[in-house]
Amino acid sequence: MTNLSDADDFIDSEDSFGDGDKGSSRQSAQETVCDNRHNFHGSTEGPYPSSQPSPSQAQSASAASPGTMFPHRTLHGATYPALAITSSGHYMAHHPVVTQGSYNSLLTNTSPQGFPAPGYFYAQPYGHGHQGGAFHKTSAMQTGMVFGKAQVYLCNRALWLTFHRHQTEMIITKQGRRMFPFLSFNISGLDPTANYNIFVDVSLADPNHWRFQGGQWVPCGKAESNGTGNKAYMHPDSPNTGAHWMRQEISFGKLKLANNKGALESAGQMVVVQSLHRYQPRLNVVEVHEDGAENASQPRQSFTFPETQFVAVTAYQNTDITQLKIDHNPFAKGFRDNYDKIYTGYDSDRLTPSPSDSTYAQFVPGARYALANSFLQHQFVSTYAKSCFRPSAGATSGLDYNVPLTNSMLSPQTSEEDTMAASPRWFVTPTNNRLDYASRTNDATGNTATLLSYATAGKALQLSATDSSGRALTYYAEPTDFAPTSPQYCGASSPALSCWTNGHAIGTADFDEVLSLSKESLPTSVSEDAKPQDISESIAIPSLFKCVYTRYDGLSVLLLLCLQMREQWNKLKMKDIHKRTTMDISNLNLFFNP
DNA sequence: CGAATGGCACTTTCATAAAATTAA
DNA sequence: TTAATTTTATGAAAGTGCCATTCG
Repeated sequence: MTNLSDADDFIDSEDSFGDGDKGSSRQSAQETVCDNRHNFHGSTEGPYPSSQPSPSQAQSASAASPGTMFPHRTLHGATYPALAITSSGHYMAHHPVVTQGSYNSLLTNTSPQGFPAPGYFYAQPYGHGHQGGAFHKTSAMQTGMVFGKAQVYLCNRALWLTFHRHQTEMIITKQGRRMFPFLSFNISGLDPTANYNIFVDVSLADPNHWRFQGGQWVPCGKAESNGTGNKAYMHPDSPNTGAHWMRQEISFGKLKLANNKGALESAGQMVVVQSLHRYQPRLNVVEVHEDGAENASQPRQSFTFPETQFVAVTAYQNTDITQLKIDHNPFAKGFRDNYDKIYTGYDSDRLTPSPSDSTYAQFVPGARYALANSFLQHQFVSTYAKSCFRPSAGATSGLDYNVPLTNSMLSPQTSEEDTMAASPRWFVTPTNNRLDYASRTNDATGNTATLLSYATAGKALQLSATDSSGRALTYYAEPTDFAPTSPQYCGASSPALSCWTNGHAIGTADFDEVLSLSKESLPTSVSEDAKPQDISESIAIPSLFKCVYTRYDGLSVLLLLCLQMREQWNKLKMKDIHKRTTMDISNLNLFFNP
């Protein structure tokens, strides 16, 4: 019988990946495991101060017994890994360390150079110090820009943690079954112009075969070490530029897990695993040449999030996991016994504040407008958004909006257990979520416009302004994905910003085109009565704006919003804009020429 | 006996066509 | 009125967990 301590020893093996090719001439790759740092800048204090028992400790004391596989027991006896919390409210894996291998070898798992086999991913101790991974020297350096090691954020970490508390299980079938939760990441720090392949591979997290017995997962013999079939899933967008990868969430929602019988014909879409074995997914970033060949001069970067570990099963073993799946997976909605209730209010008896939580984080492209409000308010508002929205002293209406941010997932000083306990507070009444902000700005020519306020209406950016003659103007802007009149187009492949006022559409802007513009190609101001063609001519890209109406001066707002968005593009990914439906326009100037 | 499988009812996703809206 | 565009409607395909049955 192997207990966790044994597993710890096993995983401590220096040969982290069982790679027999260590001495090869390949450039080193970089392996990252989330550490205890809780912010981007490398603070060493995690969310579990030493003076407080971590969730894992608490759970271990109360529930875990030798030989059990309770997820909060960490390897090395450390507290649960506190992942870096960044200003965007995500959790980040970083500081790569060396590993090796190639994607091709992963596909077949037969090459002696394939780096997951026969080792185990869980090689890096939690909270290990900064490894000072190789600083990438890319072509961008030649232009004076420097792109270091990538930083990866697990977008739906809260949901993963919820499952992880009960030891995540993933169903596997012959045809392949999607993961839920699925892996979804944001990445930064790539060279926007370089090409990358991004893929996930899965490897045994420990050397055990497991069995669910007496309400617990217990080791039951040794793992079958030599599973056949794919162990990696290449993201379908691969290869693509760093700009592409950094622009939006990288989701692996279509990754399927299959058992090793009959799944081979679907190679490429399936990851083959074995039932009752525990696995650890890992994200890999590989720079490639334009022809798709791996750039051997650049190190591979790998990122491991321990909370994404799962046990492969052919049928759910733990009823808690089953309930979580039903609560959070929209496809399982039919099995919810109190469907109406959970869609109209929070049910504190449930395991999670379903459904307006991470469920929809999992389905951002298809999130329905009707659910967008509550979904947006508590799940995706980040510290960035907070920094952008500074409620005035009297703007108490914004407090509800902020409470869940400061008391749950976004607080670096808050323990994971506190996060769970605070979940009910994620629910925010869709009405008092207005944040007011006053600002007076001046443009270069001395024209003055006053931003009376902007607010989130739960779905759209509301911009109220007066022009220099005191006329009140109110505009709304939102990503097309959340256009209320066309929910079925949620998840459109071509994101756009829609802008309207008084119920009238003003126009839309294609973000890809906005991004392709140079700052110099855009006018610094537009006339109040500018016509679309005026704008188009001035920016020389006629298709930039598809204006529905021409008689509204809101076109200028749209243009300026796009200008602002382009400026902030590297900070705010499109998905983030979707999630938050807010953005920092505090320095947005409105120019109306009377 | 425990694990694996396949059918079932229910749900979401996606593609397409039809209908509605708007500008010229 | 016409053409272009947007919105709405529809159905097929695919993704869920449940459960009875089969397999080893």
